[in-house]
Amino acid sequence: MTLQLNHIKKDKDMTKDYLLELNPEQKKAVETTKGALLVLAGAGTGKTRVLTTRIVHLLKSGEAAPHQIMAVTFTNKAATEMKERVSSLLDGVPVASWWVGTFHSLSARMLRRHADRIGLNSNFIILDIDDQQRLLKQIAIDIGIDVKKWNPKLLASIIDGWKNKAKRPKDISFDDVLDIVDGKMLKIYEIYQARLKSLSACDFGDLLLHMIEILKDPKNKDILDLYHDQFRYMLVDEYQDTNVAQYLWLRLLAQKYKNICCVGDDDQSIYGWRGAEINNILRFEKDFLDAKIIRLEQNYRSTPQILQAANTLISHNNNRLGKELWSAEKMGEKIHLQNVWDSKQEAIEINAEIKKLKQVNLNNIAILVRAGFQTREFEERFMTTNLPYRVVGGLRFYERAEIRDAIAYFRLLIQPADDLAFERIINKPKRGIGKATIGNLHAFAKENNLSLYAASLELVKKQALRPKLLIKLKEFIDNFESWRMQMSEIPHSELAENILNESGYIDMWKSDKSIEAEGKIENLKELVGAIAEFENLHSFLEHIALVMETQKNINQDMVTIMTLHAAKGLEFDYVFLPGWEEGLFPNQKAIDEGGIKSLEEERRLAYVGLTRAKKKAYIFHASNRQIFGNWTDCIPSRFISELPEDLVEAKSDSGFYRGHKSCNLSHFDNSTDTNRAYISTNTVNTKEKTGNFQAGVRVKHSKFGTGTILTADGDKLEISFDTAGRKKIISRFVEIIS
DNA sequence: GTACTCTCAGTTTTT
DNA sequence: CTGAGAGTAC
Repeated sequence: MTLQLNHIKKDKDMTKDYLLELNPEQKKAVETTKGALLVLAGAGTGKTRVLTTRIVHLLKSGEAAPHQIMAVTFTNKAATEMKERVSSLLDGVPVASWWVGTFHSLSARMLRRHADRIGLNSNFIILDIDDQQRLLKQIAIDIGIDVKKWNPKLLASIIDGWKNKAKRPKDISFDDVLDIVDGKMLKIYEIYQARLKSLSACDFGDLLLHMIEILKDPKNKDILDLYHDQFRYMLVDEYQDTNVAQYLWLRLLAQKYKNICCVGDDDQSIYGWRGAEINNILRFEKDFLDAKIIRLEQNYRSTPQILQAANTLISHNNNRLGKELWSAEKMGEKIHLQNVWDSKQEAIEINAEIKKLKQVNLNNIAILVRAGFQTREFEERFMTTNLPYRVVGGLRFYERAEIRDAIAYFRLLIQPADDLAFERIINKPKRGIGKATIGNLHAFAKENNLSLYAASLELVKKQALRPKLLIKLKEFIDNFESWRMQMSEIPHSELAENILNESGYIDMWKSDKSIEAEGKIENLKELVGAIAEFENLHSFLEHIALVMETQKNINQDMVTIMTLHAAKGLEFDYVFLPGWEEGLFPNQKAIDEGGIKSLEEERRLAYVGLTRAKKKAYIFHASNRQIFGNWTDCIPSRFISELPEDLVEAKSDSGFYRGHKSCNLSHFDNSTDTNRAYISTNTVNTKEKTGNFQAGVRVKHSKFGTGTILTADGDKLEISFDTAGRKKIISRFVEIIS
């Protein structure tokens, strides 16, 4: 194969990406090291591009053909980008057959080939969280578990946790199940796995676990040999976020040639809750004995200000391998820190700051939030001001109810044994088949060891139902039989359209007069359009199970709103970080569950957020936030006080925000027409308690009040608060002015 | 079996 | 505050 390096795009950035980020020695190591290589590299040092460099070298030198390289990325999007980048650097590489993808998508691809070795139908469906939880709920109810106390979500997370650790039911020890779910958790797990098998289904964890099981079994040595022989080089991105199951999977496949190159940054490990094992990095040297380790500490992304702020922040973590990033980039602006009244104002202020960045392409601006619900406020604001935006993650296209319903129709068509799909759509649109009938169907199916679909077929044939019901059920079955006939005859997108029309599903939404109905019909049209881009319904369903994202409006200039987790690996010129408040970020629930370990993970998340910014980072914290409809006071995040003060430019609405000091309004009395507010200093975020002092302030009796008070120490305090008709004590964040 | 009302729990983060 | 699930009346 002759592949030429001079096919590098002339694009300046691309050249930079490829050449500048490694010094010659490192570049040589990355390109030519045989055996295990671990690249420990900080944010913005070009980790992902290390992988690209290596792949390009392997292909260019002819050391490996495309299909002999496996590259594992963290997201499917990253996989697509990697393919695009490599093929733009090298002409004539057939991208389609590449083994580039996430652990799950790669493993699914293998499992389809070898499912028969563990008695699994190779057409297995991949369950989404929704299916998984519904199934678990059924099981829990069946064996008499109080689903209110042990909700399916919790059950699912326990099973996921086990699967992340590569524990199958037989690997669960007594200690693991002590005290959880009335001691019945293991039983649930066992039944769950059995049900999955009878449904010809896998959940996400199974995609890896089944493959591990196959590869480990000496009976299947031929398969292991096959892949050992095929994958001469393996590369893994975001290695710090691999869990035990992924690690075992990787080790099984890499153990022969040990040509494995992992790239990661312990400071960016943010998936501990999903079983990510930082120990995988430490273990690496033990498992691959002469592993070479490269450290990359020069950051090519951010200004020195951003980088130093991030360095200082992360230095508060005790548990880290330790490194200090440096940058040769030119000096930029300080971190912008701003306090706002509430989340509504936060959106208004951020909108205003974005408007100020007139000459900046909106694609270079991002808002990174800690939790999904924070996006709502921004969406509402941007909608009214006509600022184009996209929300990444959040309510995903394929997770919408109408899309899931439609997909259930397709699933049932392809896999009649898919009871979960059957149950989802049997009465959508309404066919007069309710709880009672479904209960009967279940009983009949169980008795005769049939799927719900097969049971219906049988009952219709025997005419063993009430006349009205019989007609409806027959119609349902007949529809499916006729669609199945059409499968080989008409294009699949046309078939999909027929299904939605003939089933009455589209009509159901057309006759719905709610505001959302129109949008749902639009979504369904979009779905049919998306199907057309796939070879067949099978590959479409595989895509949605694993990818879950549609990439629309990708060419339009828009501000990106997403979670910090979703921002991993990305970069933007201007990054807005709202909601830096105790409880939200660091997240209280995380700390409650995981203590100091989780707090450090939250801090890494903050580090990830800051280091996404190339030119400027903006941090916001609100004084008040509505949680479940209740107003709650918010104290600035401790992470704010962990930033170096000289690199932060603080701004408040009043323009008097000084340093990081804050006070709380501890009493508020509006029983008379002039209000009296009592202030106590509680400088939580500077850790220096200056003692309580109280002082009164007179403010106008209005919904929102501001005022200035003179404290006993001679400090002037400016306060603002809302009365909202409340007489009780409210405490509010106030700013110090000197 | 359906349509309506009422109660109550839920907001981390995702392949 | 919202959405799911239970409870109630037809």
